[in-house]
Amino acid sequence: MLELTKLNHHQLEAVTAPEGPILVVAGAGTGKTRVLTTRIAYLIDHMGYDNNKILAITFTNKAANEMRTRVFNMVNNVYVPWIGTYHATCLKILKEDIQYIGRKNNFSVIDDEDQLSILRDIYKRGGLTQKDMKPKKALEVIEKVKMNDIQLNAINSLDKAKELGIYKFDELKNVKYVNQMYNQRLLSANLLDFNDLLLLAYKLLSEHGEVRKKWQTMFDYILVDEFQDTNELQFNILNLLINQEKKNVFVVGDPDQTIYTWRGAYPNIFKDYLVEYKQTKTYVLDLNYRSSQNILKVANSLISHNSDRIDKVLVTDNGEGNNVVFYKGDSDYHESNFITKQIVSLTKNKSYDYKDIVILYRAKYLSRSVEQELINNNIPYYVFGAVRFYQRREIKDLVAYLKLLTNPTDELSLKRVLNVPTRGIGNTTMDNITKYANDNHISFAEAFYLTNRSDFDPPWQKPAIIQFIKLIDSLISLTKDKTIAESVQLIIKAINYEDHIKSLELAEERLENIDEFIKSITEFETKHNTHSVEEFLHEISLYTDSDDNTIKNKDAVSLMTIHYAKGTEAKVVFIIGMNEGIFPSIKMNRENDIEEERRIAYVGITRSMEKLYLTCNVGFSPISTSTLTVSRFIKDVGHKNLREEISEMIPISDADLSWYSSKEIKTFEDNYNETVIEFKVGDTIAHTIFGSGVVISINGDMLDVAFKAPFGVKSLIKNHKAIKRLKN
DNA sequence: GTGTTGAGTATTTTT
DNA sequence: TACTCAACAC
Repeated sequence: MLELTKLNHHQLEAVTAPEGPILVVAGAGTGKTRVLTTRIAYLIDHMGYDNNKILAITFTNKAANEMRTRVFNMVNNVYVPWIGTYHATCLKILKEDIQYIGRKNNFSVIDDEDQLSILRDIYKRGGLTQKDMKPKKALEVIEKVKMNDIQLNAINSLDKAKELGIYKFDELKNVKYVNQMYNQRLLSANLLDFNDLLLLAYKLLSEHGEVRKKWQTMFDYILVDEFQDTNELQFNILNLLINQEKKNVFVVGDPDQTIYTWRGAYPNIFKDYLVEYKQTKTYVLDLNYRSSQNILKVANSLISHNSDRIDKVLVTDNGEGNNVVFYKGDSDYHESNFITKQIVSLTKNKSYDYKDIVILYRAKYLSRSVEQELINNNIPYYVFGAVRFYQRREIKDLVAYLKLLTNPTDELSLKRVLNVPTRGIGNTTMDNITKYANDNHISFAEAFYLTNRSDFDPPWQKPAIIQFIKLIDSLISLTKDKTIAESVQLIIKAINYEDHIKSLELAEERLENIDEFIKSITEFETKHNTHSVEEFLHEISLYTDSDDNTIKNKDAVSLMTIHYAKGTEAKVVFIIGMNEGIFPSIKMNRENDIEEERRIAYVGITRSMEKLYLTCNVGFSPISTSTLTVSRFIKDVGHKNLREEISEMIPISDADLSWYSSKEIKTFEDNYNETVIEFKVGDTIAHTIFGSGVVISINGDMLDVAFKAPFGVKSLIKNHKAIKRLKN
């Protein structure tokens, strides 16, 4: 029997709401996920809904899996197949019906790395280099153009191009070319990027009434989590999937947690929803179960500085709890050192495990200085979203081989592996084939498989290619009746992949990853009871989280961006880099971006259950090459809500020093410091090349400094930028 | 054709 | 630091 007694009054009302459109506005930590999963269970158990006809949209694949497991455990092992992100849902729909819009359903989905390698290829063919425009920036423009349906070719003035971040006519011309080539390439190779999944699903459902009807009858009930981060296109797709007679839709969200406006989300979507579904019943959850009063005070105080919001204050029955700590260090080294010290003391008498601790930051690059300190102190940690599992080189190689076996004309995969491991098919050979393909108006893959023709020039390049084609042929027949896992093992053997890996850096880790990959394939095959490579490839094309199982059991500190942390909670939370220019980011361009930055901070703060640390440092920033200042968000929070910790004098070991020095000093603009630092004998200094040293004598503007072997004593100019005095 | 080296540069957020 | 790319040696 479904347990409803654990729910509070408001939660229960939402869970047992009648049919028809529902909106649940749920603040952070108010049991949003519990309400959503219990609602699904309730639909099946009490309202007689078919578990196969319920669609639940989540924001990440990770959240989807969690929800599925929770429902499975709640109502006697019932499996709900349609739980997934907008992208995953659209993918499944397109796989079934894409032929209605004139495309074949053997498409594959490409990730951002694939996109970039296509762009690099286009650059090469078009004679462009990254000096013309960084491929990454070009990709940004391409995505923006695609998502906003901008007619790039119609843009002829720099005034209009400005909105795309383009300020030169050359750039505009180049990006037009690259954009056209990119989309042409995707179409001819039958590839879809992430945006295509949404756009084509929308096209399919909006243009074909019979298909729309089919899916509307397919889903009796639709639920959406994290509704505040739904964008207009996704909302339109949702509306096309909702059966407009019954309007059985249940959305849950918190406008204060909208942190994806850069991807088209908009806080006003709640208003749009209420207009679209006028009979909507609204439920509000504001009793927070997660955090202590002190943490909520900080969160409420911060978010109250946003003007563009509906007033809402989180309350809790939890105790006052610990003070929220604010720490200001003299450098990023001090900041990281403070954090590791806290972690050491928090975990010393087992009051907390490493896995209770999360370190959050605004941007990925900020993790580095903390990582260094965690390593120095032997604290186990895991960085989420750093290099995603399926984007690892070794995994992508093997996946490319798999793809090639199912579809030998897959140009992207072919190009990726034709010289991995190296087999003498280098750039010159590839250029030859490309030229032949262009001259004869055939694809690269077609030209490649035509190598045995008599006019192939130069002939000495032939054997390597022919051997490779034979390899692929033999692998195709060899893997014919094998499972996917067996096929991958056969591939590894046939190409001697292990030897190749051993010649690379991080060989051990890569071999472990390969083991993990094979394990996950076996899991997939058992779970879905299939050996279809194509199904497997579709499954992993969207699965960007690194394998949860490998991390879950490890006792380690977690590091992640706040965006990534959405939907998670932890007993102890550190938010680092609370500096102007970092958080809020210097990259804000529109006026109300500051409100979004504040919401991001709000999301970070509300992840914490028991202890919260906000840290920053006022050293040099690699971005602004000037001294950092404290984030305005600290002022928003109010110093009365914080306990301030003072920067300590830290004895610096040699290991720390070499890292600290090389990192800090490079940021000076000139070779010499403007102000001459007054040294005295005995000061410890850091030098970019020589490492740590001690001042042994001073002669005018020169210093004699004793460095460790092999450098010995050196005479240096006092204000040279390579020198920095350290606290001692 | 392959592999190494040194110079130059970079940093929002993700499905 | 870490990554990319052009230039050069083999």
